[in-house]
Amino acid sequence: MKEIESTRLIQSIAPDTKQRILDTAERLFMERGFSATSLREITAEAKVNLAAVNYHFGSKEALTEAVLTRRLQPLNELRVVELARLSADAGKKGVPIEAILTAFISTAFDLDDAPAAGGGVFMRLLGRAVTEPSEQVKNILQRQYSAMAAAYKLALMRALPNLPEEELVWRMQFLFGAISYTMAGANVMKLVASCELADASDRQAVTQRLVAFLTAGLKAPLPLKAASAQKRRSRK
Amino acid sequence: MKEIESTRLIQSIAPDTKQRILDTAERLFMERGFSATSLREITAEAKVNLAAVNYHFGSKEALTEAVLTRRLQPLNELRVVELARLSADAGKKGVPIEAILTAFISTAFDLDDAPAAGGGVFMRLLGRAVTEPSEQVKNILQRQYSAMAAAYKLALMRALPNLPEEELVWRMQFLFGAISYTMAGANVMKLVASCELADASDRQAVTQRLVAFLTAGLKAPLPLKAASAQKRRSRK
DNA sequence: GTATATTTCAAACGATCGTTTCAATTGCGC
DNA sequence: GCGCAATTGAAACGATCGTTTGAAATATAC
Repeated sequence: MKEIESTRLIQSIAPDTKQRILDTAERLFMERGFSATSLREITAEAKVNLAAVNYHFGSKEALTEAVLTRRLQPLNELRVVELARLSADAGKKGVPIEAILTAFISTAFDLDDAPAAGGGVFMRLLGRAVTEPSEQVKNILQRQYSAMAAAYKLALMRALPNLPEEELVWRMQFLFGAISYTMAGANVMKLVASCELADASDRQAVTQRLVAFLTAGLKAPLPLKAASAQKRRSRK
Repeated sequence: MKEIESTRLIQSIAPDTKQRILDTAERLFMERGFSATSLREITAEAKVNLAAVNYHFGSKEALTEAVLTRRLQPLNELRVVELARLSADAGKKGVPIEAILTAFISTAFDLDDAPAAGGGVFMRLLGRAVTEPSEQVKNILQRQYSAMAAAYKLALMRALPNLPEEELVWRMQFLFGAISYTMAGANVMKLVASCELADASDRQAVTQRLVAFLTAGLKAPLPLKAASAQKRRSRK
């Protein structure tokens, strides 16, 4: 066991085994899901020996965690930093909703644009991972999202002082859903005739569309609570 | 091969093999995902012989399709019928956005409330299936969603005459994401301190919250297109 | 250059996968 | 009741799974 950082200098010639495994696993996990991807497929495509996964990572579970945290941890840390920077700039006025959402979304797209990030693979993987049933994946995501979500919740509470906390949490749930689903590229609308979402690669345009939609949703008037007292309508 | 409908009359005593397989597979697919659930687990929990799956359905793939279409096809047909009914009632004025969204969402919750539907299992399965990487699952969902999505797109176009079609399609994408994510019960917010979304079982309240959020999103002013001409900002 | 530690490799492990086989059992028409 | 089709049952099929092993190859330290 070691961790030679000097190899980074010559990685352009032949990326080391560990990185090739991570990159290939990331792509295959995205294409086929975690449990449907075998270590034999990963090692074959990465052109490394089958045993290399267990040697470098210990198990398939540990590889899964490494793939997820490698990019998610820096991403969420950057998100918190960006939000803190916005807060400092805004001073006492608080950060506008649009700026908060733009920071959250564009950090993800920026990471995805980085050439070292495999070109748009990770965000699609992440969008799918959020609905993964596996307990292991859920635990990883909870650990990775916790602090970041709390920071954004606080910022949104300041930007929406009249919105009850419970309602805000629900709306953040909807917000995460819309963003995750979009990042996953799960285009339910893709097949609806006459529209192709052809400009899905224009991240700035997608970000603007998302921000406009979600800002309006966050600012929406409260739903009527009148029916909440009576027992919910039983369908007939 | 046959299809004896009379067995339905005595199913309360011992539901037949096919139904037990479907119900158990639905639940296990929801809990663990499609590829992570084995036929041995399904048949063991359903208390039927291992070979029964291949006898009644032909293959695991066919079982997967049967589980998905059994409830999704009636659901989406009902969604279209409800929308048509709303359209007829509304006459030339067109159906309000809130009514369109409520029809879409509450039909799903109603199906989920039906005791025969396994008590809230299917919608969680469906919410996860929409991000499933498997080509087979994607094809099934596309087939099942196509007509319904087109009908709702048409209704929303009438309700939002000033919204460009391309923008509407994007917003429907966000809308599907928020709803699917919520139905999947993937509570990213669950762990954020001091809030538990404790009333997640109150479907009417959730529906109202979703409708309020999504209606505002659909009505949002158009994002500025000014930046669309220049090349998108490269991060630094 | 030799010794030591790290990494790669081919091969095999036991377990489990979806599927098939074929005999035993059941249910229904006559 | 008998005869036949539908269904269930136990067992096994070959394939593939994640993991382990121990030797060969490579890199590092002295």
